[in-house]
Amino acid sequence: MAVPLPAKTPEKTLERPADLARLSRVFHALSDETRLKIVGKLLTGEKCVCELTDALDAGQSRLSFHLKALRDAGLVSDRRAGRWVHYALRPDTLSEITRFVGSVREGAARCC
Amino acid sequence: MAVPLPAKTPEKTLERPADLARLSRVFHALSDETRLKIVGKLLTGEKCVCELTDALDAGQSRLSFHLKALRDAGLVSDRRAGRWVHYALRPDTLSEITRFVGSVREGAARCC
DNA sequence: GTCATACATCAAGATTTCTTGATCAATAAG
DNA sequence: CTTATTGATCAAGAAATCTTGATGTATGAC
Repeated sequence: MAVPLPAKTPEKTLERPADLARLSRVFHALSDETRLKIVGKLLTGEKCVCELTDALDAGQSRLSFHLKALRDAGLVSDRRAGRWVHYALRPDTLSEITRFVGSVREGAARCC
Repeated sequence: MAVPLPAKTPEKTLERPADLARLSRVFHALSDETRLKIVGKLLTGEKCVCELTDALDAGQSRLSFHLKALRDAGLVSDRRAGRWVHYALRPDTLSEITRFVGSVREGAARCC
């Protein structure tokens, strides 16, 4: 996490090592079908791990592994409540990604 | 390629196997730093492979490998001109991604 | 025709990622 | 305190990805 997503031009962003690392981590988090399914489930609100294991019919350690990828990418937040840990989407990070891809698209539309 | 990106709600999209496969392929294409650098170079217009090998200081077969990933994901187009093959960003696909992530963000903002 | 250039593809190995089952830590109920 | 539950972490193997160098193909110059 740490590195905030870029408000700069995408040309500059795609040259800075820290931004490249952050972007590739975020896109990698979204590059797996299990993790995309998790995102889909979280669209109806926060869920604990056990709800996700039921909904996705996946083992607990597998879910934990994928939730860590999403969390490390800043795509989800986790909140402990008693024995449960609730995961939720982070709209701020999703906004950043939308803005970034949108600005790449604008650049592409301008030049191509 | 083939499967067009979803105009449906993200909840439904993230349940359909074909859409999941397509989305994970697109995000995987963007999950590698070399490929992100390629995208950055293409922001100033189409480039042939040899221009990219110079700009990125990467071997030719390596570039070809990564360009294939971008092409298979529908993110770039290729155009043969004599001995050269020119690659360019595809604004249409970038628009689809922007819309998809944006709709996930809206869903997240509504529920979280 | 021969030769050089641009690029794709293949094969082998290195690296990374994913899955599974086991173990560990924390919480809470009895 | 003992026990059950939730979930993180670890270790080992399986699978996918990436890199490199070699080979193949198409185009154009001569």
